[in-house]
Amino acid sequence: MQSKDKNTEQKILEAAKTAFMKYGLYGARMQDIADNAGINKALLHYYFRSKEKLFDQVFEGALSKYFEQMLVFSDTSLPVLERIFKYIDNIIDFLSEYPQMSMFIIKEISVDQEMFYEKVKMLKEDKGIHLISLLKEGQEKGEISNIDPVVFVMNLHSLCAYPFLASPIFKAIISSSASHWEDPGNNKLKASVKDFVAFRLAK
Amino acid sequence: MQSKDKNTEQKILEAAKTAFMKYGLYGARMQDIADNAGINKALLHYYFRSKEKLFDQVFEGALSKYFEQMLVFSDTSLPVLERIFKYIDNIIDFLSEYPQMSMFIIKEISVDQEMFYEKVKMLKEDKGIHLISLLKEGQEKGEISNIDPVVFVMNLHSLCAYPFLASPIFKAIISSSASHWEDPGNNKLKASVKDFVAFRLAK
DNA sequence: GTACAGTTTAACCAAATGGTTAACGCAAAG
DNA sequence: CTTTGCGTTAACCATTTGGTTAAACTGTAC
Repeated sequence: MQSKDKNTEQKILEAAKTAFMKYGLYGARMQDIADNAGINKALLHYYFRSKEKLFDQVFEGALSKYFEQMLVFSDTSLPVLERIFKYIDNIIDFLSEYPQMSMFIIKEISVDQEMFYEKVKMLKEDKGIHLISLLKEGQEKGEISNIDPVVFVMNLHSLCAYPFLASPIFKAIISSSASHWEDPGNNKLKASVKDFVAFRLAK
Repeated sequence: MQSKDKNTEQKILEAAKTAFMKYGLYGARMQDIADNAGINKALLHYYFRSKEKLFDQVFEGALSKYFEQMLVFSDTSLPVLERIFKYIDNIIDFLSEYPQMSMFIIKEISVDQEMFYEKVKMLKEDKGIHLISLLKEGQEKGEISNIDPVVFVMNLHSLCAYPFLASPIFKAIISSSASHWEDPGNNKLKASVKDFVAFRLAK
């Protein structure tokens, strides 16, 4: 029985993730989720009381995984630049596995900001990771240049995340420019981001 | 009468834009749009036959405005680098005015890619703008370095567009890092993008 | 004023939606 | 064998949804 529970709950979460990622909280349909999980609609409400509750679980899971990628920042055995390089690999591999993740998170935040503020606060206190403080620290130690940390963090995440967000656009635009685009393992992308970081943080 | 028509139609399009940008095609509600336009719901169907048709109009308008920003590329009186700098100013000013634009376009594309492919083809043939070909041209003339144009275009758009997409995230993260962020006129952002471009395209 | 066109509305409809209920199945416990 | 309790389902419900209809309104041309 226990195994059956887990299976059903997992199947629901899986189907819910797919649906919510694609259509968002309002756009996703409970019937769709039930169908894709291969179960009755009433079971959704048996396991998760309401659409909102189900959504919350999916969203929190996504956000949490996203934040997990930042654990490298706490690895004090590495110099700051190395940690950032590792983070770039992590985050790009992660987004490559869940390409709709950024979209999903951003989309839902734009609909309901309040919810997000609370959850970020929770997760950050939990994991205690701050790239910005890390940069300031590196600057004090003289390991990196004196750029504006906030602008840098923004640029860095832009370079990593946007290609996955906008991949449908790029596919269309590039194919219509008679160019083509292949980047197995996202190595070109990783290299170009690291190149940028090295350039910006060089003393 | 003519003016009244225009007014109503305009009010509807305005309200529809707001609703669709925030909730997407499926999430947006016709009643909401009617309310916000200050009219009866039936009028929506009088002016635009269906929800899809109304959405199409909004989406095409958005996409078209987006593409208009690329007209600088065709200004042969300027060297390639100058055109790109101007484009950066244009696109950032534009996104600053319509911060939900990228989100909206990307969101809907991820739901229905087919539709997008056709519309991009239409608009591009119409305006005939290709940054990638421009870069190749500049490389042949020896004006810019020999970077991979596709990677460069991706990086460039990442740096410009993502900050607006992710601004809710940044606000939350930055405020919880005891940092703060002000960038009137987006001048810091523009400067950092241009800095990146200059670095990448320098021979 | 009357006829006529385009514009606007209230009332309505069928379908879809999130959610509930009561009953059934079925394994484990007594 | 019966009871108990969780997992599951079909049938159902109230509300919301996009969409329609027929009548009312409004300004213009005759």
